[in-house]
Formats: sequence, structure tokens, C-alpha cells
Amino acid sequence: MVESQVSTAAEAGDSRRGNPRIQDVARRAGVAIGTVSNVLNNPDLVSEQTRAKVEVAIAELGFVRNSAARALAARRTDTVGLVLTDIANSLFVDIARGADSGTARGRLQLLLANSDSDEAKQNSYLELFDQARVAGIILAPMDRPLEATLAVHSHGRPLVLVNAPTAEPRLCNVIVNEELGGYLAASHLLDQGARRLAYLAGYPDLHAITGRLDGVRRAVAGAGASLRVVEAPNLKIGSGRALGQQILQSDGIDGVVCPSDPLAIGVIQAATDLGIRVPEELLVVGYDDDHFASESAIPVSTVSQPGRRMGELAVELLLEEISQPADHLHQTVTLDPRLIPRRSSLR
Amino acid sequence: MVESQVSTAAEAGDSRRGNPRIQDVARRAGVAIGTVSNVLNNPDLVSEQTRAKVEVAIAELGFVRNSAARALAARRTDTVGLVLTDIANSLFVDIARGADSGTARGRLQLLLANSDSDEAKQNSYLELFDQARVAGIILAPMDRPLEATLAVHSHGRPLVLVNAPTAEPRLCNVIVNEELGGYLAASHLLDQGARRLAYLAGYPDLHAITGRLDGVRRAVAGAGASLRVVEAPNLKIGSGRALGQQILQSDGIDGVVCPSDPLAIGVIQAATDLGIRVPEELLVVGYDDDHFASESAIPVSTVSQPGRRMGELAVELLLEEISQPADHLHQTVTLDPRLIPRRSSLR
DNA sequence: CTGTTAGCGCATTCAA
DNA sequence: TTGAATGCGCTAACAG
Repeated sequence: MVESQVSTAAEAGDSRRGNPRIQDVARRAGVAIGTVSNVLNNPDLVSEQTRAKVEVAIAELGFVRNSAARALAARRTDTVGLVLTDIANSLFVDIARGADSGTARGRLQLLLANSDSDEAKQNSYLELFDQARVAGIILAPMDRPLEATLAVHSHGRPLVLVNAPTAEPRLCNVIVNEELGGYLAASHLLDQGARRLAYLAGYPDLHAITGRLDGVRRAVAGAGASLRVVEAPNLKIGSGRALGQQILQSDGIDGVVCPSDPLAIGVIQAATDLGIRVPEELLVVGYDDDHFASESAIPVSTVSQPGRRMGELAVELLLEEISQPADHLHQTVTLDPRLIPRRSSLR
Repeated sequence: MVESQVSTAAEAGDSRRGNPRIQDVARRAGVAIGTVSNVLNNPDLVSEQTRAKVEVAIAELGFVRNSAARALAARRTDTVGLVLTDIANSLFVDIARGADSGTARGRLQLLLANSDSDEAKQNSYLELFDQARVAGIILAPMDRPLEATLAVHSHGRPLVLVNAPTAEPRLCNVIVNEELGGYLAASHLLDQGARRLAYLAGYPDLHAITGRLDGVRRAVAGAGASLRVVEAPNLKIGSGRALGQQILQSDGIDGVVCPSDPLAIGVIQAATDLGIRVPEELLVVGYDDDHFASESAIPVSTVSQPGRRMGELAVELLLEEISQPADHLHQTVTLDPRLIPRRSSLR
């Protein structure tokens, strides 16, 4: 099963004791140590000739800057840390992409850490970045108290939240209006003629899930329709199918709002199995605009969240806080989700 | 659209000029600087009482270790860098998970960087990690020459490859047998009675795609069946549907091997649209075991790659190289993929 | 077990 | 423009 093909050991570079230092470069180029530092950090201050000599020496020696020494001496860093709750979730991937383009614009480097929905890991990565004296931290936190986070921030590390459950007045926070998302989804189904809605509340303790439910309730109340709320054990297809089969058998449900796209796909499958036609007899809407939602057999209507924009905005806010640590105004930016109607909800 | 709710500025921690240093802690605790260092790094060498005093001082001051200074003085780091080609790809996410559990076991921290299929970014992150003097680097490289990578490695940075296109004798490499994957997929369809196969070669210049094709060819040749190879512009559902419609119209194709699950789903949709029943009249197999493949209307057979294991193994090899830089034997570990038969290919 | 000291490699003065 | 000196905050080695 495991075929191992071995080869000879390392034969290069290891003869040197440690890496070449800036001083080695200086000696080799026949210049002073400060000059080498200048070609690295302020090339304009160095004559063309000298610079060339130094660059040759750097190349010949294979010199690589030691960022620890650099950070220590310069008392700053140009790295931003992003701590993600779940690297497998498309929203967070989008946020990372947005953050990446944001930091690139600011000549910063972005390092990722995946907390994997583990609070201890989350805090451990926060501390790692704090110890590394990163320029700032962006955190997509779990639905839990933010003590450790506030601690990191309170001793001076710039930090902004993304997709945090509650507005935290002492921190910047980029969130999306969950209530509105639920409202958009439910209103749309009602507009299309549904009258007996169901909401599949996966992970009912997540702020996103309950926030969306509030919006669904508001829409339903305004339309004088009925709503049944069912708790789903998770947000996957399997749950959607199981719950779909359960509620579609009897209730006369004609519209289902799902807080995830897999859930919606599961419901559609259950309906198909039961001979209930989508969208003719049942309207379904999902959430997140997962890549496969638009391309399943019956393209799934969905509520899309502006993940990239969230990441970009988080970086902007972070840069603000970095540049004006004193009189920086913390703010919560709330972005609106957007309904994308597709066949599963259009009559 | 964007509602901004502002609050007051930071009111804590900023009065201090810079972060407290280990010396401040020592003074406050009334001990020597080395003692503080010891409670941080060798708690066993310190008496219970002293340790308590120091810990109180640390807490009161909000002291956070400066890892740059630490790294500089200790001449080492306990961080491993993982450079990923595509954070949105489930294989790489699995690799990251595996690497994470591997590093956790070794008391190392894992930092991620997403090259986003951009060679310049990939090299820039390699350099970032190199400058940071990380303990080692794991790289899931793009299908390109590895000059920059070899340069980083050759001046002494431990580095192992994951999922690299070709075995690189100077480096450890954890790969999966692509040829075998294609062979397993095609053989399975042939076993189930298919005789006229098609292979949807998305991104035909990727080693993974062509490697699998080789395996498909081998299986087909052994069975005296026919094979049609079609180039797909990418690995998404849309391509699968488009190509499916194209080849299923006329050719009498009765089995399709797809190098991705979305492609397979697209083909199944095309078949359904054309009134061709799956699996009765057409057998389909995908690749990667994407989470939704098992749960679509017709569960998709697939070839699963051992991503987690790849990540774990990469860390193991890296740790070996770190601990014995001199007489370390580079090796290429080839893992076997596994066929997961589901309804789309079972008669 | 505790305290002292000498660098780690670099950026950054300030003179020349 | 260039070069010599100072110290960033910490670890490790060693003497007490």
C-alpha cells in the first residue's frame, strides 16, 4: 500500500554552520553592515554600484533575512494573522480571500490559522500571533464569550472581528445581517405563493441560525402565514433529507427555508422521493450560495453572504486601527446578504 | 446597505509604552530575569512559590512573550509553515487537517498560507516562512518547476512536498498514486459491464489528470474495451453537464470516468436530461469524495484520496528531517487512493 | 534552585 | 552616500 522510494541524503548547504548573516554579506561585498541593511530596506539611499555588489553577495551567499531579528530591531512586523473557525466552510474561505487581497494592497502578508471550531485552539492561535507581534489580527470567532480575545486586544494588539455573533463595542466587527437574510428568504417564498412555511434550525444555538429565524418570523407574521420550526442536528444534506421526509409527509408545508444549501438539497431530495414536485408544489431556499447550489439538478435558490467583502473590510478596519491606535473609533459594519432566486423557489 | 454603528475609542492598555518585557516581570515579582525565563521554559526548575509569584506578575502586567526575541536567542522556532495551492479544495483542506493533528502531537504550531494557485504567491510565502526560520515547511506545490522551492531547501530549511507532480529526489514527497486511481475507477466500470468508456480530462496539463488517464487506459486496454477522451475546460459541474450532453447524444458511451465529483454530477444531470438512466444505462464515477458526492440524488461513486493521512505523513517526514538534518534519507511515499462504489456505478 | 551575563541578527541612529 | 556603534527582548550557560 505504501511504496517508499528512498534516495540519498541532503548534500548541499548543510556544511555551513547556521545561515549567513547580514555581516557576512557586508564582508563579502566589501561594504559596511549598515549599507547592506539599506539596500534591503531603503534601496534609494544606496548608489547603483554598491547596490549591485551587495546584491551579488546576497545571491552568492544565499542570504535570507532573519525576520525575528528584523522584527526585534525594527519593533514592528508587516504580517497580519487571520484566525478562522472552519477552513472547510465556504464563507470563511471567501473571507480569507478577501482578507488576502486587502492585505496585499497594504503590502502586508497574511498568515492563516484554523481553529477548527475548537475554542482552545482559537485562543492558542491568538496568543501565537500576539507573541509574534503581528501588525494585527482578524478573528472569525466561535459563538462564545470573547474574554481571551479582549485580553489580547486590550494590551494593545489591533484586532478586528469578522462574523462575530454579537456586536462587541470595544472591537471593530464586520457582520452580516442574519435577520435580514431570513426575512429575504421567507418573504421570497411568500411572494411566490407559499403559505405554510417550515424553517430547519440546524445548530439552534448558533447566532446565525436564530438570527435568520427571527427574520423568517417577521416575514411570516407580516403575511399572516404559518410557520413550523424544526430543529436539525446539523446543516448537512442528510439532515435535510431526514427532516424533509418527516415534515413533508403530513403537514401540507409548501415552502421551506433552510439555513444552509446542503439542507435545502436534502429537502428537495426528500420531496422528490415523496413525489412532491419542486418548485410546483414546494418552494425551497437555502443559504450561503455554496458552489454546487447553483448547479444541482434543480438549482437551489439561496441567500448569499458577501464573504470576500467582509474580508476586505476587516482588513480596512484593521489598517485604520493600526495607523491610529489612539483615536480609532471602533465600529460594527453590518453587510446585507442578498437573495439569489433560482428554480427551486420560482413558480 | 451598510449600517455603521460606532463606539468610543480604545481606552485600555495604550497608556503603556510598548509591551512589558520579561525584565518588568522580574522586577515586579522580585526575582531575577533568568528565573522568569525559567518559569516560562523550564517550570520544573523553579520552586512552587517563586513560580506563583512570577505568574501573578505576568498576569498583572499582561506580559506576552516576544517570540521574535525568543526565536533569535534560542536559534529555533516551534512553528511549521504549510503552503497550500488552493484552500477551497477539499483535498488540501484534508491535508491541512492532517498536518494540524501531526504538528499538535509534536508540540508544534501550524501556520497556513494560501498560494491560491499563484506561483509568485507560493514563492513569496516560502520566503516568508524561510525568513521566519520556521522549523520546517510543508508545500503542496503547483505543477511547475520547483527552483525556488529547492533553493529554500538547499540552504538548510527542512521542507517536504505533498501532492507534488513528480517525485523530486532531493526532497521528501507524499503523493498519491494517480495512475492507480484512474485504473480503479475504470476497472470498476468495466467490471460492472461498461464497454465504451469516456474520460473527461479537465485541465489536461495537470499531472493528476493525465496520471489518472494513464490508469484508465491501462484498464481499458486490459479489457479490450473502447475509450474516448474529452478535454474539459475545468472540473466543475457545468463542464460535466456540457460535455455529458455532447458525448452522450450519439456515442453509445456506457461509462464515464471523471477526475472530479462535480464533473460526475454534471454528467449525471446531462444523462437525466437526455432520458438516459444512471446507473441502468450509464455508469459514472467521480474523484475526490467531495462531501456532497455521497448525498446527491444519485450518490456518486468516487475515488477517495487520503488527504488527512497525507498531511500527517508529511509532518512525520518533516520531523524526521528536522531531527536528523544530516543523514536524513529523502523518500517519496506513495499512498493508494480508494474506490468508493455508490449507486452511480452499481448495477 | 536562583541570579548574572553574553550574545542571537538586524535596524537605526549619528558622524564622517 | 557610507560606516561604526547601540540595543531590541530573550535564552542559555554558568557561577553561586
